[in-house]
Amino acid sequence: MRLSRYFLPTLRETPAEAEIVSHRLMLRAGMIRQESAGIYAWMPLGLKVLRKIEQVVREEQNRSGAIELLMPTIQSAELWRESGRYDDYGKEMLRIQDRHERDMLFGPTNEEMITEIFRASIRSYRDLPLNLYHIQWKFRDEVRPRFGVMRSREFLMKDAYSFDLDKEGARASYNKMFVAYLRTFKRLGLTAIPMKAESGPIGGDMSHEFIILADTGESEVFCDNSLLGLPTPARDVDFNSDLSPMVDNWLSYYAATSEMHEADRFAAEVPDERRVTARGIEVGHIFYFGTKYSAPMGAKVAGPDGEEKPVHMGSYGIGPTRLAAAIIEASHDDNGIIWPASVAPFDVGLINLRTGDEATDSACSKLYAELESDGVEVLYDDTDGRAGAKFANMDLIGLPLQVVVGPKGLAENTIEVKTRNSGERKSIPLQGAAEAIAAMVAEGKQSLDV
RNA sequence: CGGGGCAUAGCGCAGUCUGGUAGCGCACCUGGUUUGGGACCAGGGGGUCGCAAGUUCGAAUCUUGCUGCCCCGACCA
Repeated sequence: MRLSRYFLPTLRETPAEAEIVSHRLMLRAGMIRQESAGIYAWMPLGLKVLRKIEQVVREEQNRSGAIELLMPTIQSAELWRESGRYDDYGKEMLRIQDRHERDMLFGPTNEEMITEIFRASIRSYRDLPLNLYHIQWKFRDEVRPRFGVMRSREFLMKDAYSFDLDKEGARASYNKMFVAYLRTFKRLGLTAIPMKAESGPIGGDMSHEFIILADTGESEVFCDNSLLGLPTPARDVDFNSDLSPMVDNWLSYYAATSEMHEADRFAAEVPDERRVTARGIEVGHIFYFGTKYSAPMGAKVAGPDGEEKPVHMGSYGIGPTRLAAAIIEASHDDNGIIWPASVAPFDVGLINLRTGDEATDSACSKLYAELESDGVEVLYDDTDGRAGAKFANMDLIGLPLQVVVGPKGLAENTIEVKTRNSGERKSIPLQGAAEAIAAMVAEGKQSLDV
C-alpha cells in the first residue's frame, strides 16, 4: 500500500480524553475514532490489526475442533424470556423495539440463541461433542465505558459454546478450549495466564480467566512466577486425546485474581521469590455452566440408554477488540506501538527519504513490487514529507521492520533495515534486498508461529 | 448509579472572573528555500464558541434548562 493513497490519519498530539497508553496510541496511530461513549469506528489500520487478531483466534478455534457460524447482533426478547435472563440482565442490555413494537435487544452474548439453534437440530448424543463459535459484535451498555476499546460498549467477541452429554464430556470440551486459548494468546505475542475465576451459580472449578500482565491492568492478580515460563502446547497437539494432564499442569501453580485470591494459600504454596503480584488484563474467559440454559430451554439429547437429558454446556469468550488494546499495553515504547509480527497491520514500512529523486524513487518502487510479489505486506511511505516526520510516524504505527531508502545509502548501493522491536539498524546491499527482507519477515513471523 | 470536571477550527489550548471586531501552536492549502529523526520564509483557507431560552444597545463571556464527553468509585469480554 502506498501511503499517499492510504487513509492513515495519524495525530501528533494526544487527544485529551485518552488516559491509558493503548488508547492514546490507537488514537494517534489513526486506528480508531470514537463515535460515541464506548463506541468506536475502526479505521483502516486498526481494522487490519483486528482482522489479523480474528484470524489467529479463528485458526486456533478451528484447530481445536470448534466450528464457526455467525449469529445476528439483534435478538428477540422471546428467547431471553425463555431462559429468564430478559428480566435478570438489567440495564446493561440494550433493549429496542421494532416497528411492530416487538421487544428486541442488541445481543450482549449468545447463550440463548445458540441453545435455540442447537435444540432445533440435535437430538442424539451421537452428534456430540459439538462446539460452535462465532466472532460477532456485542453490545453491553456499560455504566462507564473507558480506556478506549479496552472497555467499550460495542465490542467484538469470539464466543464459543460447547455441548456435551454429561459433565465429563463438558470437561473434555473445556480442556480443548483451555489449550486452544494458551496457543492463541502465545501466537498473539502475549503471555496469558489462566487464573481461577468466579464460577457463578454453577460452582465447581471450571471457570478460568486468561490474564495478561500489564501495569495498566484493571485488576490485581497473584500468581506463581513459574507460570510465565511454562511451554505452550504444541501446534500438533492432539485435541482428541486426553488433555487433562496438560491442563492440570497449568492449574497446579497458584494463580488468582483479587476476587479469588487466598493470601494464606499464596504464602504457603508459593516460595517467596516466585510470588508475583501484578496488574492484569482479562483477555479471555472460559466457563462451564452445565444445564443452566439447556434445561429451561429444552435442549435435550437422547443418551445411549435412550433417555433424553439436557445437554451440558460451556462458553468461551475472547475479545479481539480488547486484545488489540491489550497487545499495545504489553508491547510499546515511548515512540509508539511495537506490533508482534502475527498481528502487525503491515509487515514492512518502506520509507522513501527523497521522493522526486529518480534513483530513490525507482529503488523504492522496485523493492516495493518485489516484496509485495513475495507476499510481504508493505506500507510504502512515498509522500514527500521530511525524514524525521516519516521516521516518527513509522515508529508510531509500529510495523516490525522499517526499510529506509535514501540517496546516501544508494550511493553505496545499500539500504537500511531497522527492527522496530530492538531498534537495531543495519545496512544491507541493495542487490538481493527484497529476498533478505522477506527472510527477516518470515523469521519474525515464525518466532510466534508456535 | 453516586462524586468531580470539561465543552472555543481536525488535534492541543488561551480568551470567560471584569460583556464590546474570536485568537495561538500544530495540522491543512499556495509559492519559494530546504531534505537521513517531527525544517524555514511569505501568503492563505477553515468557527452556528455543544444546544435552547433569558438578561443586555451588545453574550464565547452573565442567568436558567438541556445535551454530549472525560475522570474517581461500585459493576463487566
